[in-house]
Amino acid sequence: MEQLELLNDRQREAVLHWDSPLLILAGAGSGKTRVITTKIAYLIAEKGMDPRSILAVTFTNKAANEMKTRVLLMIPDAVDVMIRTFHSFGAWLLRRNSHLLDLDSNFKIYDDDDSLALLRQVLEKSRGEKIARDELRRYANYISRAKDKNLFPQDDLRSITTDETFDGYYLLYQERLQQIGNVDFGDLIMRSVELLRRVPEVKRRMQQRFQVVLVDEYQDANTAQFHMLEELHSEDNYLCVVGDEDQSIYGFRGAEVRNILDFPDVFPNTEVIRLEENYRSTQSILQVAISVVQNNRQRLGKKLWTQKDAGEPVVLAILSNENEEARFCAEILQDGNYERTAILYRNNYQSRSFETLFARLHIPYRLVGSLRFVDREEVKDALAYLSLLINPRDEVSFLRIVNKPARGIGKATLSKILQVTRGDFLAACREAADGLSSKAKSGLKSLLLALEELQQLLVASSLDEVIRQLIDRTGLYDFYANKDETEGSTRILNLEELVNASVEYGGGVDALAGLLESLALNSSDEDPFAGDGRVNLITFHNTKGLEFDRVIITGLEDGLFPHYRDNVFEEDLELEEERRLFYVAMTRAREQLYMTTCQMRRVFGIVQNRKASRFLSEIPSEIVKVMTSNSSQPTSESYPAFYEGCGVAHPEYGAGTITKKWYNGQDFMVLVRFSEGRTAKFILKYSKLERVNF
DNA sequence: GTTAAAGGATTTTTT
DNA sequence: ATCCTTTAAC
Repeated sequence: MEQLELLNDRQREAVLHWDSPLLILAGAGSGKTRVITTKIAYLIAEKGMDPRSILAVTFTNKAANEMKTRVLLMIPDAVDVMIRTFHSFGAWLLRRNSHLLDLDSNFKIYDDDDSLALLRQVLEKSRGEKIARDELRRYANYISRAKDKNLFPQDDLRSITTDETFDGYYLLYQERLQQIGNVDFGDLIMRSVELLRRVPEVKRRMQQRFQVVLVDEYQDANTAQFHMLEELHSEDNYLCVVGDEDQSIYGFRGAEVRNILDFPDVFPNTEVIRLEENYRSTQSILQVAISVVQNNRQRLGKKLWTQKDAGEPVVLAILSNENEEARFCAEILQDGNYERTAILYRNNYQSRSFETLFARLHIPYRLVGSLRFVDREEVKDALAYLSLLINPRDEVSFLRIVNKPARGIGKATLSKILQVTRGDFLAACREAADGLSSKAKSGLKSLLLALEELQQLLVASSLDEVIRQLIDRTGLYDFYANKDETEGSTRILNLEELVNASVEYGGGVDALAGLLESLALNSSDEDPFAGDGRVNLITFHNTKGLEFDRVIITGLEDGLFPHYRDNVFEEDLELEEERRLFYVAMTRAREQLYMTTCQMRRVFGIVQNRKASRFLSEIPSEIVKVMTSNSSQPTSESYPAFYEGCGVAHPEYGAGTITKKWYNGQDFMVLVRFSEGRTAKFILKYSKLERVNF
């Protein structure tokens, strides 16, 4: 197979390895995806394996899709290889065995919002009082962590929390979920493990079908996922995991670095192969990245190296505030190489200063994975109606839409309905309708009528037609169309987008279940691989598995990154995870790496003094080029550009002229007379003034 | 039961 | 600074 020729010795060894379990420790940029895809191709082409007998598991849909594409390029036959995320594999397994766990085969996957809503219902009913959101979120988080650890309500939950009321709440939640017949994210893994353990026949079938199990990004596997692999593995099949302990960044959601560290102990006769040659980054970038990550203690240790040249030096820019940070990025982007560049930040909200400036300067940008399509209010509304068509017991969906748009069904009416319900909420509505006020009654009737019509349409027509009718018949269209103009029209557009997305699914209940699953599991809709001329704005976490020619890591300030609350790390482990996150961010860069830190930043609307990130002190000063506001080329021009008599514009006050400029010993000040007549004084550095020519 | 005003909380990171 | 929830008024 000619692809083998393209590999280095280590990589080829990993591809050819067979018989015992294999752990590939693959450093950043060491060609890990190439190794996995080539291995799959090799197994099919050279070893004559049936594509159906190969299972490859990843963590993100992005990774799964890329893997699939690359395998297909090598081997067209590979369409039958099962390449999925852990969660999507779990959904597949549970759906075809749903009867064994008393689930509806068209179960809906509750996202975090839905779970929270259900938990609220359950807890408020149990305690008979309103529950504060904080408390609710804490319990929801406990439930997620318990499921990450494969712990059921009956298990010993002391490793999750010492709060003894939690056990009961978890049990109530889980029972309610079971009654409804739906699952949440955690269940996709935990209940799959349950299925494999409880029904030996299913386990045997899976072990026989999947002769090869490959796992990517194994450092991010949680305990439940580990158990899932354990159940899928047998003496007769082949298990191979790939990962990098230095890139484990999902501890907060249950990832266990120990999984990868302990792999050789858990699976006897494991062979370990290290991939240490980096093909992505320049010498300079790699050097900086290594200088930081080597301060971690939780490592197996690798010696990453590259044949590449030193390349451009890594740049650290010390800037005054977040607006200047955005300007610094804009300067770099002046060469127009937008799509080759990524701007990285720790927290989603940090994207705002970039968005504001880029919109003004007409720099096209792509915001990766922030406001997700399925999280939009109007989309969730439509999906709730759809979910109810499949499952009238879906409490969360029912409560969401019963009075949205408003139909005169308020608290009083709702409690009457809830009193007579025995699970099926639509039946309960019919039952309760007679004893209601005429307003509530007619509102309820119109809702039921619309749902009945849609149910008939669902079996008779294509999905896009159902959704089109749904938006109209339920009143969602009018509801959003009557909102203020710009907001209403984007919401309508999103609803239309949902119609478009459904076209390829055909019709019927199964198709609908398929659409809902795909929307639940493929939540990030932006494709970062699409080279469409936009600069990428993206969180550190979201860059996993991606690479860019040019990377700007922003907000390198203590508290922001490493991120912490109350100025303290509870454990060193958290700090180490942050450090790994830095390492991941840096190793995304192929040719040029910039880092920025601000001396001041607006947080909660208040300007704060900031300290540089402690990680920066781990980098030897001779391997970075430091720029400051005053000496750096990109920003030095900003101030001379503002002189007495020149025209300026302010986002709130409009156009004006500088009437006076002076230096107060610390900052440049300007006095501006606006065309509206008012006069205002600004500290130039912090003002939102822009130069304009009249 | 709906809408408007005021007050309070918010900022990790995601399948 | 902005978003969300609670409260007050229609």
